[in-house]
Amino acid sequence: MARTPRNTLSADLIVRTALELMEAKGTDAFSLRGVAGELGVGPMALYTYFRNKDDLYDAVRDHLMALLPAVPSDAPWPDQVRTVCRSLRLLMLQHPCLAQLLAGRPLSGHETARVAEGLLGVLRAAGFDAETAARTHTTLFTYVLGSTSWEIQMAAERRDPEAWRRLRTSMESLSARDFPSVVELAPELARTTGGDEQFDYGLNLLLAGLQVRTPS
Amino acid sequence: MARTPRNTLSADLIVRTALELMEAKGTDAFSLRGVAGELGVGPMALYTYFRNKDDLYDAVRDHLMALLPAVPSDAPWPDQVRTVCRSLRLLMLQHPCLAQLLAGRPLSGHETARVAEGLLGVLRAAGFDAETAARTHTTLFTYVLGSTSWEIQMAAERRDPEAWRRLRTSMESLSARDFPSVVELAPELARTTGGDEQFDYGLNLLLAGLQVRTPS
DNA sequence: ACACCGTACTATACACTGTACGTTAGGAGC
DNA sequence: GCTCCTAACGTACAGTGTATAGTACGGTGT
Repeated sequence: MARTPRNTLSADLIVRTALELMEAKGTDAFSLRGVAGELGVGPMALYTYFRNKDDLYDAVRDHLMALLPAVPSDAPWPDQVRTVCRSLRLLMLQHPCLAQLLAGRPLSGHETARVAEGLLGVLRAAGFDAETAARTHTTLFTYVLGSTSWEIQMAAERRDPEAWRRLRTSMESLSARDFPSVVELAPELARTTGGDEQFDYGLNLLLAGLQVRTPS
Repeated sequence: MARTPRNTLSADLIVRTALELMEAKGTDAFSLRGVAGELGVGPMALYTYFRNKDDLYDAVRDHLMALLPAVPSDAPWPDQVRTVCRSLRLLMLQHPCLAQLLAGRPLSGHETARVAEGLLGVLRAAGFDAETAARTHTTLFTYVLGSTSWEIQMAAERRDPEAWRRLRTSMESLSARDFPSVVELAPELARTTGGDEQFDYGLNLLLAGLQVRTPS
């Protein structure tokens, strides 16, 4: 029987091809059978390296997290925070599947911890007490996650002409009497959704609020 | 042939039983065949009322959005904003499936527009220009979405003893040398994740940053 | 009263999914 | 050369969403 030679697989190889498939065909179209086929291997071969699909998801997430650069050490802390948040957003934009990988699963894995360490270290060094540092970390993280996921979602919607058309007509069917602000600001909302400016706007709000309570 | 009498179904009835199933068995375990079975009807019967599964998702989302209370009109605008954000979070906590329904699909539907209208109206009335109002709306919305989704996700994780145990041991396996801040703040992070206080902390940061640039 | 037609629902089928189970063959160590 | 371990196999199952075609019922026009 034409059996593939042994030890051609490895956890890392599986993770890399899984990532390729997710980015090529979209996170939803990803399947274990797909990556197994790509590797010229039966679906069950993957279970030697991963306990189940979620386990593979976690591995891919950690693989992507490893790409995040380290925090620059020679800058005022607000700039450091900005850099961390921006690079996480950038990574999510470059790998849209990361949004779903981060949203649907808890955080675990060394690379994920490394990212948390960077941000927490900056906040502690800035002089925030334990509780404030923890709360700020969670706030910043969820802001980046939420706003970037939304941005990716909207961008995907815009690329699908059918969905985009339906969204437009749904918007235009709104009565200007019942929804004056939405109708008035619809162009503005469409124009400002996504993009560096929108992201930085919210990030700056958070940082401005944070600097008010800066420990001396 | 024992055929169910006609017109026993309706879009609204389907939406309500779909919602029931989502909340009873979890959003992931939800299936068209499940709700069809619950209604004593073949799976394809649903396609008379909804074009596909996503269409049904949208309808459920709008159904839930209708439960949001109106914005109180007699309060300073920061309090109004706080109220809107808090009630959206509360609704998401009461109906955990809403998080996934909001994250994965674009916004459309009258009830969803109503919510946007409330927040945008408050911001316009407070004197913000069009661009700032639009940007602020997006920022607040994505913050609420991101932080509450995260909260729900973590709460679900905590209820699954197996996943929770693995998360703990994964945390404890981190070297205090490589991840000093994470290790030090782990209890603080676990303690402060979720809850009204954490949500309000981030919301207050945003509002504080916003009030700095309040138009006199 | 009766034929008709649109529509609400059914039946069947297809191409998938993740994964449990039992089997087999390749390489390492004796 | 033999044994053992395990990586990869094949098969099977219980699901999924939905395309397609068929069927019976309710309301309408004559």
